[in-house]
Amino acid sequence: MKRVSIKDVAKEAGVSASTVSYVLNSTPTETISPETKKRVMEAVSKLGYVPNLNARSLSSRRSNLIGVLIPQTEPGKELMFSNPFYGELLSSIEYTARQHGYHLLVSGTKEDQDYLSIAQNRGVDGVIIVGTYPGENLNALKTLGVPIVLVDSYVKDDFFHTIGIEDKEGARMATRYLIEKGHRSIAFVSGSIRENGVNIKRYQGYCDAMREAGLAVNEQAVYSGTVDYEYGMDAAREFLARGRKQTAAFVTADVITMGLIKGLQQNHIRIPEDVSIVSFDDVYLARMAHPALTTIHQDIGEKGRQAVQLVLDAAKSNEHHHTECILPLSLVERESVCERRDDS
Amino acid sequence: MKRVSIKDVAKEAGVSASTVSYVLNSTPTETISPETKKRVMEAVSKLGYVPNLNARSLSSRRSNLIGVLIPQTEPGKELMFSNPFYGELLSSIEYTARQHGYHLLVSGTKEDQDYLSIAQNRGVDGVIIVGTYPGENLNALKTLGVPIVLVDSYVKDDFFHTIGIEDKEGARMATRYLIEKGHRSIAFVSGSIRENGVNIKRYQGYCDAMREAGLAVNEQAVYSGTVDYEYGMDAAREFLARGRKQTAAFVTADVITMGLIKGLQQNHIRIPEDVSIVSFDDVYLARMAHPALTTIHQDIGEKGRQAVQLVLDAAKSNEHHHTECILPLSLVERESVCERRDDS
DNA sequence: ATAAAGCACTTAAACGTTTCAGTAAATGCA
DNA sequence: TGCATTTACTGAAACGTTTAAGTGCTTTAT
Repeated sequence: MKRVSIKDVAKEAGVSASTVSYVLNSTPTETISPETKKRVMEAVSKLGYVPNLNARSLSSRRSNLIGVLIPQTEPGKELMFSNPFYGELLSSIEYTARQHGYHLLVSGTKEDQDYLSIAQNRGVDGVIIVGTYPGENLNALKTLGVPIVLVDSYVKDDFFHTIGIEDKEGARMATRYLIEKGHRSIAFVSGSIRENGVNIKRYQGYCDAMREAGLAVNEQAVYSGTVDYEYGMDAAREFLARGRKQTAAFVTADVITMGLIKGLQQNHIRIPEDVSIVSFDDVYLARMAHPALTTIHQDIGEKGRQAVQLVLDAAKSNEHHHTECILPLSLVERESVCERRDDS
Repeated sequence: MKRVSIKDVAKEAGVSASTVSYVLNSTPTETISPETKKRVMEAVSKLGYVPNLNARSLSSRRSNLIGVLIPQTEPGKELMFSNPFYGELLSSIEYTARQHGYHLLVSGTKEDQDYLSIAQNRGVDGVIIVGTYPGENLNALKTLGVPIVLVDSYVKDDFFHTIGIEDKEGARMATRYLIEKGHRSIAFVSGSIRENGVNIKRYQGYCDAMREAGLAVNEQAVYSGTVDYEYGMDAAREFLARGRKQTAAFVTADVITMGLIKGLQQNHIRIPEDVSIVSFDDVYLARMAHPALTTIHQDIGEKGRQAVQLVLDAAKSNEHHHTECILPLSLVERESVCERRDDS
């Protein structure tokens, strides 16, 4: 049951442990003869040797590990996989990392301990932080000495690399689309509008589009809560309570939209005939909705790929040049929007 | 930028490194005076010391790391987060592991390399494997010397711990419910029926219920494909192609059901009036569907919690007693089933 | 009074790698 | 031919911990 170590391989191949190491890592500065290389490789496969990555990390101070911090529903609670967006993103991150020979350490964002224990302790080579992150902790992260990529965050700090989308423009696009369909009174429904978060930008885009069309932004048309199905239901109730004033809504997340639609339908409000909706994200859910969601499409897979790429590039080149990556958006038309009818 | 190590703490507190280690790990066999303990703790917080977990793992041969293997859509492809079930399960596993001070190493199931690189290399303390796993590789896993928990797998091997649900009984319950509602011709729609997988059991449960009611199991009523939305749509097409023979269906996964419903509705088949459906899993999606799904509810959170508990318990006690945990199911009635009408 | 036991530590080896510095032999160049 | 360089390795320190085995000192038991 004893683990086979590099020394066992060395003995088997009749060379020193360092030679084995050089062969396995194909260190460019070191020259090894083809025959030795072959003997070592044979010994490796004969003994079924697999290097101990902990020892490697300890010695070489790189771990081939990327820390991924995912938002939680609440501090100390579960990860936010109730929003499929995060699952899809993680899937892409994992896939890309795996292709580069990296493993993923996954944890929640919202705990003081976590960034500490995950990044500092394990010696990750880089960190990908999804969504907003408590401000004070961000500064602590700087001392880690590893590259950090912020996904969907508007923190202005050249220390971090960022990857995001054109949130403001996307929201503007969505709202303008509704306006073009003849809607004049348009609700804005979003998750919590927090500092450096995407929803501020999306709200700005919404306001811009309204203003450009000469329409007033009514405070009563703005709904904000948590990013989940339940809040969508709540928003529907609130919509009723506030007197059902709008004929359309721009919602900043597909999950919320799902709840909103359900809540409205339960009250015999038809989508899109009575209320048209443009959503945001285009998670795979969007297609399943009834009606299927007209929504701002973002390439979640690409986001994950770029995030990994950014973190790995930064880990390689040790000079610190801040990079910023913004992915484009598009509107996909499905079934949740129709022309405003004159009698509404 | 130099990392502060245990030696720095030792120097600061005026003790040896081992004393610091004993204090930090509060090793039960070792006695440390309260004053020393205090001095050490002060030095730790003064210097901001955080132990290097790689070094710890190397020395103590435990890593506080759990490997989690999630199915992929295809070998070499992304993780199966298109089925929200896995996201919800991972969320629960991560949360529980975190509470126990463990981190998660997440990777895909379907690659030869992966179990190797993830488990063997990093020295994880245990592995949680979700879903079925290629048989040959399972045997390789045994040599790792760490506990392995199989989630939702019917591999008969006392080496592994298992956690699952009453798949057969759940399927029987679902089918019987449809029979009680007056349906005589009931389709069975599932993901791929593979060896040791859950779908075999669910198929058996379906057959049992039919037989008990004196109904024949018609081969033409059985649909099997992949576990995703797209297959649901395909199944709807196939249902039409086969002549629309059944008035009800038992579907073994909510995601498939979502696609099936969509596909049927596109062909103006009403749910539940024309076709009643009982689904399986009760992911949060189920509530969002239109109509909301009547489905076999399983406690995904509990499944994750138990999986972690099992793996940690096994890691602690080194005697190897195989444990098996089966969680109960229940049927939750929502909107996708109605009494069979006489004219159908 | 003396051996045994307990207390509060310290020493040093070990975990499995990487990598710098070194070495002996082979080759290149004048 | 002689010296410098290259080639192909090896030795040993280092990475930061844990932990078995020891070391004095103090207390308890006989």
